[in-house]
Amino acid sequence: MMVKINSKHTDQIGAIVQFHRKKAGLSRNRLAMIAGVGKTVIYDIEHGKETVRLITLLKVLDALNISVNMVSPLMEQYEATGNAQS
Amino acid sequence: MMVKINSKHTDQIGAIVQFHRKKAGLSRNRLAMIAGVGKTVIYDIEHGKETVRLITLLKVLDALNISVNMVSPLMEQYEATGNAQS
DNA sequence: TTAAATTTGCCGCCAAAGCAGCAAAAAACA
DNA sequence: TGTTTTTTGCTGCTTTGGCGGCAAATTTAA
Repeated sequence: MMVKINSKHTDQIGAIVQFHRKKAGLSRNRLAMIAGVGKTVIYDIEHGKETVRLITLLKVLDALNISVNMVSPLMEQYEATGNAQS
Repeated sequence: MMVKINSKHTDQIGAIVQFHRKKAGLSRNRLAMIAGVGKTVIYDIEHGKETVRLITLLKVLDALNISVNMVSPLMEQYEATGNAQS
């Protein structure tokens, strides 16, 4: 199961983060500490802030065990060019 | 085919963007205009800048027809809570 | 109930993201 | 070849994201 994100549909990110945080039984402070970011950013993300930094969001998603995938029709061709990835 | 991104593996984003841009026959200026961002940011992304804003990266990925998916074991449960998505 | 502890919400300051602009490099055309 | 056009690389400036800190709200425990 997965949720698609694009520049016109970022609104779900906040709800997804909050859902996962609650399920993990974490407060924003705790999650912020685990992710290594400030607590304000958790609040901001959950309130739909689109201007968070990529690395900041990824740290939070990592802490919540949410993975991010990039998909495209040309991606197979891209990988054939010899760009390693786990 | 897809590429996983997390806070410790952001290095591929730059290469992916450049590959797709070149395949589309676009210069950085053109891509920047299409995506509605500054050209400097395209340069930055292709050089592995992790601190770009989420919305900025998503605009660029949109312009290149690259989709971003969020996946987790709890995502099915999340979607069952009634959060619409296309 | 009241008190203590935790969590949430938000404000002001500082560091830095993103922009325009320009020079160097590369590509296209003569 | 030289000339024009396009693209790239980078810098300085302006705007703003993210931080700590604190008050309000909520939760937990007496």
